Amino acid sequence: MTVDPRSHTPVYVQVADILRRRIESGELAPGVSLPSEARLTQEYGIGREAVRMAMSILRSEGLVSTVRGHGTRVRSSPERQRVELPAGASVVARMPTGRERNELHLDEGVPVLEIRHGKGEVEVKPGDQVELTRPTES
Amino acid sequence: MTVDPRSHTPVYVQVADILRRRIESGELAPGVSLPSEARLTQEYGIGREAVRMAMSILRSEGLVSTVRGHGTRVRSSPERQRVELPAGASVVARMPTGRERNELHLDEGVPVLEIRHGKGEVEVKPGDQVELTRPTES
DNA sequence: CCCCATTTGTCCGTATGTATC
DNA sequence: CGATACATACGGACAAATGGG
Repeated sequence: MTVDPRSHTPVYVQVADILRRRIESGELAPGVSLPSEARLTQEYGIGREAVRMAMSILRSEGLVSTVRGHGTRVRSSPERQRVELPAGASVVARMPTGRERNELHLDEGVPVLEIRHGKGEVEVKPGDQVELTRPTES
Repeated sequence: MTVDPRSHTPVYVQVADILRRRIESGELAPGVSLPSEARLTQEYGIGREAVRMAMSILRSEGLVSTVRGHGTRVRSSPERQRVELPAGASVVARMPTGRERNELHLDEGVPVLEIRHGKGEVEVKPGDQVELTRPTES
C-alpha cells in the first residue's frame, strides 16, 4: 500500500485509511505499536505533518492511543455494561462536548449516548462502556 | 477572547475551545464559514499549525467540515429520523470503520449506532441522522 | 475558456518541552 | 545519565482546489 500525492484525497486521509485497514484486518492487533512517526514519513515518503494528522484521525476514531515518549498503540475495545433504555425514552449518538469529555473522563474518539427521557430530562453516557437494551416484553 | 501562550493548556486547545463556544453560542451558526486559517493566525497572534490543529479537533467532534480551497463551515445537524428500537434488541455507539464511512457518506466526527437484533444480526445507522426510540408500552 | 484572489494541503527547517526506557 | 519518541509551536515556501469575474 502506498500514497498518491496527486490524488484529490489528502495524503493524511490516505495514510489514515491505510493504517485503519491494517488495524481492522488484524495485521496490527490490539496492543501492538504502530511504526513511529519518523518511520512512517520515510516509508511513505511524506512529511511529518501528514503523518501526525493521520494519527490524529485514528485517535479521534478511538482506534489508537498515543503515549508521549513511547509511541502509538492499537486500542482494545473495552467491556460494555448493559443498561436498559426506559420506556418512553429515546437515544441519539454524538461526539461529546469538551466539558463532557472532561467530566466523563472520555478518551479521544469516544462518542456518547444521549438518552432523552420524557420531559426534557437528558442523560449522557459514555459510548464505549454502555450497551443500551430493550428487553422483550413479558 | 484571547490566547495565553504561557498557559499549561496548549494554544491549539485554547483556540478550539474559543471557536467551540462561538459555535455553541450560535454566533457561528450552521452553514457559516469560520475565519480562514490566515485570519485566525493574525487575530490570535499564533502560528498556522496551532490553528490547523484546533480545526482538526472541531472536525473530530463533528462540529465543522473543511473543504480544501474553500474553507471550514459549521456543520448543520440534519433532521433526525425517529426509528423504533425493536424489543429484544440492543444498541451501542461507536465510530464507523473506514468502509462504513464511505458507504454511509459520513463526515469526520460522526459516530454510528450499531443495532444488535436477536441472533447476531447487526444493523448500522448514521449517528447524526437517527434517533432511536422505545415507545411507552400500551 | 482563462485569470486571479482566497483558502486549505503539504513539506521543510528549527526550537523547546516532556515522557519513556 | 543519554537516546528515543512524541507534543507543541513558530516560520517559510509552494502546490492544489475553489469560486468569482
